[in-house]
Amino acid sequence: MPEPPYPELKDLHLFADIADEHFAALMRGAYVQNFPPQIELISEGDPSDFLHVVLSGTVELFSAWNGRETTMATVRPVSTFILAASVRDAPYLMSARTLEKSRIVLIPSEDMRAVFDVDNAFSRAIVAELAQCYRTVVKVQKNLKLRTSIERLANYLLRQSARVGKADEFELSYDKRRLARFLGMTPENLSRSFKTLQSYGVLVNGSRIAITDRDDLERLAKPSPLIDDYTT
Amino acid sequence: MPEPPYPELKDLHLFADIADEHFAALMRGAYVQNFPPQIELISEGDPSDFLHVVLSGTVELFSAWNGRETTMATVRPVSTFILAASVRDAPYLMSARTLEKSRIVLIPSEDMRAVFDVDNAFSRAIVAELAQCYRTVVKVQKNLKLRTSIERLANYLLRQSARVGKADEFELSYDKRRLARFLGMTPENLSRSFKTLQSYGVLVNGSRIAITDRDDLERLAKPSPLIDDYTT
DNA sequence: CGCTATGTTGATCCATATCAATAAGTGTGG
DNA sequence: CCACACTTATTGATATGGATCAACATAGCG
Repeated sequence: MPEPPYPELKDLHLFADIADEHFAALMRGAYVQNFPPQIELISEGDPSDFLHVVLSGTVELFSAWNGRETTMATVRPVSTFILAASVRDAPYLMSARTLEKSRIVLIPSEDMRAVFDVDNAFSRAIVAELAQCYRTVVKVQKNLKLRTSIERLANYLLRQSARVGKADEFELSYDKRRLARFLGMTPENLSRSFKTLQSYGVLVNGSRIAITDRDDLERLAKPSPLIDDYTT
Repeated sequence: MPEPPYPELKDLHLFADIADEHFAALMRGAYVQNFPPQIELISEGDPSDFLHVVLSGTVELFSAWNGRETTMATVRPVSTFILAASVRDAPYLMSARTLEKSRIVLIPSEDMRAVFDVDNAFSRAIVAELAQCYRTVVKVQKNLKLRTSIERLANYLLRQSARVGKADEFELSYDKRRLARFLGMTPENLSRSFKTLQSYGVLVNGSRIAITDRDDLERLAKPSPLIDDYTT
């Protein structure tokens, strides 16, 4: 296990200002692993032994209860997940599975907490990251409680469009089945919602989306920075 | 404005280990205020000028969009709210109003961030607090996406019972109208849900709840520590 | 005491889930 | 390269959870 320092990790603001020696200490216990698609990396309820960082690929965070399952979030490179469980040394609240072939760094939570105790730049970075995560979940919750499924879909499309530079045409970044669960609806309903949106300036062709009348779509979606802007 | 150090604040783990001088610095700019019920303390979208701490009373966090409104959380003494917005210097995502006569400490966010930069015990405490908040919202989201409204109510009753020492009889801690919105349903529906729960060992008399058959209620509610335990 | 809030109940409507059938890909092995 | 299985997407029919609307009851409260 000869471990290079994974230069990608330094791209994360989480590790940007950490002291070199502390970063090295973290890397000593860390290892990288390649996973095929559809591998369950962690299960909710398990002890949080590792902080995970996605270097490439996609990871889905999901939860189940009483036979039902729902998608909570999707993690794309380069970002961490289950940071909160790691810092609190508490069980994972969500399960994680790879959606595609993925490269994941595993950093022992214990090491992370040790460095967090001595490196103040690191602990401040964790604060920033956690505050960001928190605000994102709050936005997701507002989205769920205040909007109908069609409104959620309309806003999702506008957000995706914004992610690719306000382009009017783009590909859905994952399959409709998962998109449906993420938006809190069934796949069947997502299909129908797409149809409904045709009258509001949205063209769908497989996973290719074209926004033909942005004003119309926005009139329906009524996007709000306090719900749809995941950057602040 | 002669400011005593509000000894209650030291009860908060957030301020437990902070250096005395830094705590004093925070208190210099802070002030306490008494509010009558139904006062809107902050509005979503406003800049986060103050970190708020509830000393007594109750505060409701709520959000609105497109004419709809929903309760996001209820804050009881002694706890902070809108910490995430304060540390990120970002707009509030939720509005807050007093539900009863309340005593609130207001700490300038700027001061808070300044102390947070120099006091590592404080920044670590913020990490713990934010991680806790994050995990709570995730649980709320799982509750919303994975359960029907009756299941949410059943679990809410079990949680309330647990809060008062597993007692089989207790008072609802706020009015049914708000409880309904908090659980993501309408007041009318809450009424009917209570009726449904009568067949599962729940007696309702005004705001007084009696659990007459806990096993039966738990069979319906299927409580899970990964959703219903707000302490971990 | 009325007045106004809040809570309950009933009737109806609507959004969304479920069930079922079909279609369209997608990948595998012969 | 095609046949086959298998998954994913769509469409229709129906069921149901929950919302809405309306009427009424009840309870605080000045």
